[in-house]
Amino acid sequence: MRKSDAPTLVDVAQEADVSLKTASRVLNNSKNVSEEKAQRVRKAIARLGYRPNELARGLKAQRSATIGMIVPNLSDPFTANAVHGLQEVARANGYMVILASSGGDPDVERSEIQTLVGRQIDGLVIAPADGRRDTFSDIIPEGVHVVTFDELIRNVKVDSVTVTNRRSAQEATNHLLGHGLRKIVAIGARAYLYTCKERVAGYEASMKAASLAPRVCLVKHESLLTAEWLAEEVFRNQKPDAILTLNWVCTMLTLRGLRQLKKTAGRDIPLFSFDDFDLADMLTPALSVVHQPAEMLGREAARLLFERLSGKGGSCRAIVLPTELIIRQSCGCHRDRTD
Amino acid sequence: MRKSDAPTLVDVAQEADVSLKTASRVLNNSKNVSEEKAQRVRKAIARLGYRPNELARGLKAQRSATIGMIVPNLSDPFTANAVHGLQEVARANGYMVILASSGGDPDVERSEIQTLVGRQIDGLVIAPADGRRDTFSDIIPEGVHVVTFDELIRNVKVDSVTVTNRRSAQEATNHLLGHGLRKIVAIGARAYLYTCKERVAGYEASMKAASLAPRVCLVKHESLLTAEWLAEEVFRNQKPDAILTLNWVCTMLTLRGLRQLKKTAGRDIPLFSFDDFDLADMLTPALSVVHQPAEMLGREAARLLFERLSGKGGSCRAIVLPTELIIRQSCGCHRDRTD
DNA sequence: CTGAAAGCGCTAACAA
DNA sequence: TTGTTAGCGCTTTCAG
Repeated sequence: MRKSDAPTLVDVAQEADVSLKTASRVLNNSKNVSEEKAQRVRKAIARLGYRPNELARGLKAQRSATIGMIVPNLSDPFTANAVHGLQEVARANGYMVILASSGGDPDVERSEIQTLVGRQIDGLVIAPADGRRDTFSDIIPEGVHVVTFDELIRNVKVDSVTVTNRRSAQEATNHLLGHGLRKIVAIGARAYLYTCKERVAGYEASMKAASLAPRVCLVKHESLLTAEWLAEEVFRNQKPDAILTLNWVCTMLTLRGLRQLKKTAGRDIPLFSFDDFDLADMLTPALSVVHQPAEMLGREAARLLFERLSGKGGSCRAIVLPTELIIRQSCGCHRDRTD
Repeated sequence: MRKSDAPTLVDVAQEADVSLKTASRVLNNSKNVSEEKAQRVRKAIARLGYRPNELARGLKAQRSATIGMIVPNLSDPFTANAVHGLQEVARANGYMVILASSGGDPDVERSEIQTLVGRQIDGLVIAPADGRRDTFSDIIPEGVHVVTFDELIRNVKVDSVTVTNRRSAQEATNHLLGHGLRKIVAIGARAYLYTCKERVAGYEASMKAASLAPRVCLVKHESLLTAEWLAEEVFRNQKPDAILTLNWVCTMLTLRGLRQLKKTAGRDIPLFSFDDFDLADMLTPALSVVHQPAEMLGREAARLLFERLSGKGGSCRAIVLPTELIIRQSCGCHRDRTD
């Protein structure tokens, strides 16, 4: 079928009346080919509409010119943008990217990695589903470089790209504190995630520095973050002065939940949120957020990977990108300004 | 490097003390292998941590168990969700998906397709950058099945998955008309896109049915949709009563532009928008939108593709999925309800 | 039931 | 500068 119509390099060589190797040389623009034969080959290639079979090439060269990326959830705009950035750089380097989602499940993640490895990917960018321990290094062959993305894995030495989670959380909390807010509650999910832990740590540091008792309300899984949960866990006993949400999904759900409770985020209770998103500035009041450079994160991850792929050695590198506090109104400020 | 540590099927066969072919048989659970040898092979596989090389397998079998997807812009939530849906189905079928973005540029699109084809993809799902004419069939080998996604291509017979663009636009317009709004203007971009044309057609049909003059304001490219453009093109001469935005990006930009002009969408001027997105319901007033089943679109595209891949013939099919009018407040309604 | 041998399309030693 | 000859890791006739 495909076979029938796809010319191979042998066909090209025949058509150009040269040897297979000469054709191959032209294809890879190696030196040592007379211009005349090169011409003939190029013409033959054009005439036949020949396209090299990358599978065959990869089989021989032990590489696929493909990298894998595993993310927990592609629907999260943060992730989508990061993928976009990664892909751009990959394309510029002549690589393609195979995308896989783990849904935040380490088992799925593991199985996806195995599939990817079977596809002979040359590198892997992964946002680990669980950073508490190494759940996959054992199935990654030597020679396949790994970059972790957005998360770190305990006790594992691989290149990584993250943001200043702790400091951002601290700054956001400080900002809230600066408004005279005292009973600030942090809302997040999946306590075991690196990002969650770091952000909680930053929040707690800030609270403690102000001699205040931190209050951290975490759900095991995002699906548990409902209006009922908010009413029960956050509002029941001690009414908070302000809320800090620790990631995009939690922000969404908190916003929705609050509305069900007839409260408006930012008006009835000040709110600062992790992760910026389109139209966060169009809400009323406009949401104050920690903006993460998602696309840049993706690009940096790719950059690290391609440096390794091009043979660069050295100890592993941890890139930490700065976030940006975008102060709008939901924190209690009344004019737009950017810190 | 990788080579050194990766056991091959030959190693497995040796370890199990059977022939290569027997090992291969076990790997593909073919019949005709004595249970005893099968056991030996399976043990050897486990012991060695053997993983089949899909590249080699694909080379032989003329397939890669990989499909390609080309989208204009991954950052669009509609697209991200569709990719997610596609990927899920692909995974369930043992396929992986290579993602590429065209940025809406047919040349980039073409070059990405060529790369994908070189990678021996078994199928391609594509949201064409330009549906006015066929810009790529010539480079797709027979045997690689194509499904177009969100768009149709003039005069090309391939499977497709789209939504009821025309009818949705018509219904949205009718709804606005039902509020007594008369001077409704449609705002969109890239007149040549199938989705744009269809939506415009639906809008116009609705206006004409009401004996009203349609007014369509289109920008060549989204980047041109600024507050200045709105002031000049939409508001200068004839003040519209209401706005219908024709896709997600245009909705974003119109919302922002309006604010710059000190107008609030839905309050100062009723607005109905194409494409739902997270928090559209949290805006004030909440946005009335045409909701597209993005993830389902992705899933259906995958389904069509896999039907073809599993040998199903027949003439090409055009799946058209219904959208849902989600009536919130920006259209002029004052209570949430869903049509 | 099993195995030897011939490739899939390409690249790379090694000669000529 | 060229071409011949082996494979990469796997599947698959086709004999045993």
